[in-house]
Amino acid sequence: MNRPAGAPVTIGAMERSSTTPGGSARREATRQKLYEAAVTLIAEQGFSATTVDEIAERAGVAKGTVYYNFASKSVLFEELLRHGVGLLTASLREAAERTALEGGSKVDALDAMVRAGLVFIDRYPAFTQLYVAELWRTNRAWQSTLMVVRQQAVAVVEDVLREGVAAGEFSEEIDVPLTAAALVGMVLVAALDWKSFQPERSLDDVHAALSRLLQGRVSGRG
Amino acid sequence: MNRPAGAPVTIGAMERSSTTPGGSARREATRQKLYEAAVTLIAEQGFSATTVDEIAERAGVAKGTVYYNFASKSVLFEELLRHGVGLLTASLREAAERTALEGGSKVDALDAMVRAGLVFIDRYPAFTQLYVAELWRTNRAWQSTLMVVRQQAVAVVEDVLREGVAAGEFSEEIDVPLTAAALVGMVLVAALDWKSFQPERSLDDVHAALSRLLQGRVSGRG
DNA sequence: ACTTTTGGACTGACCAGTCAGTTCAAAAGA
DNA sequence: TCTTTTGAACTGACTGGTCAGTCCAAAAGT
Repeated sequence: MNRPAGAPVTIGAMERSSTTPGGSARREATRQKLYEAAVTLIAEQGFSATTVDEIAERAGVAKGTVYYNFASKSVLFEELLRHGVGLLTASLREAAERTALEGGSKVDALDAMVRAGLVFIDRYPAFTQLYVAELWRTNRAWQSTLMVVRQQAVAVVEDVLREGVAAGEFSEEIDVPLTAAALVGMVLVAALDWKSFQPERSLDDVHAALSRLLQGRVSGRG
Repeated sequence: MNRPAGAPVTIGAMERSSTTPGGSARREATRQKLYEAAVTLIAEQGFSATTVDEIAERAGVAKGTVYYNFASKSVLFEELLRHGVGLLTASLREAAERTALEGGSKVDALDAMVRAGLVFIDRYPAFTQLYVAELWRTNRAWQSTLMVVRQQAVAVVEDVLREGVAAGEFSEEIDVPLTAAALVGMVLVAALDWKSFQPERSLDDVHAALSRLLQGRVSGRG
């Protein structure tokens, strides 16, 4: 059975993955189903504990199809990573640019990126979880893929920080890479906790709390 | 070494680590070796990808010994988690109390806890990595252990925040649980990035950068 | 016509957990 | 003092099961 027309696809929507130049529409749809199945299972159980048979079954596809579309289990996973982080960076960059066009400050840009990050995690919690679980591992096959992909995402934040320093909006003494990592961590962990332990809260609510922290409006009475 | 003659196997559970009521010194040493071997391997490869044979080999012990000391691979892992987080929470609490005794403000207490967190991660990077990788997973055997252990750690931060609000030092509008999670995330991710990508930097250096962020000294020149 | 998917049997490696047997230092006995 | 016994701790070969990856002829889709 095919997916109903127009039904949204999990990590999908990004056309023409760089890894697959000449895929037919049908093939692309199968890949999407496999991504969708794999992302949840791996987020729940981890890569090694997830079997190819499970992925195929959840995707409603034969095992042979998995190997027709991906060279191996690891390759499937790597392409999933690239795909997901591509979406995230695009979204972050877009948020920063939009703020710039509207004449906002760099703090506004950071705030917009915090929100973009929350929106992403809200939409793809399983992907985020899986990404965090793998990011700092060593000795794994997809190590280099992860490094590249991490740098892409963090670089967007670093760029905004550097621009803020250049424009005199941020102190020249801030440590750009480390501050960027800390900001990403702040959003990542707060959002994962939100999704895991207080999923009923609204995005606006969470965003407001993080904004306050970001803008140093923590000290002093209300 | 066998138990000394007549040494009482006290029923009162105040003695020894909670996980090992009546461990001999030899046994305790073996367990320690197994923890050390397991923590690195699992941090590098993940739980499922790490075999019991590997753990035994790295610990310099026969496979049977693993099962003599722990009921299963999962149980070994759970006790490892409890052990590690116990160390962390003790350290965080100690930092907060020390600051309080010295008459520091609540921001000082947070700052001291940030440093304690960094010291911990500096000393046990593998444990931290493994912890982060497992924390938000669902459907796993040690799920409940993780929840308990997470709450212990975050609660220390939450307590300081609440005290700060009560004392009028922090705004009454801050969202305590979420802000605590965000602060933990800030330190966690910054520290893991430090260890993974710039391990040559000093702890003081990293701490200074995070302090600046914590105290909102990011905006403005110099 | 050509591409993609199916289904499911098969292989070979790998691995968690078991268990009969070994080790050895301290306790008991002589 | 010397010998024997005890049993906790440890060993490692073995078992039963699992899983990634292969193969391929037939069917379905475009």
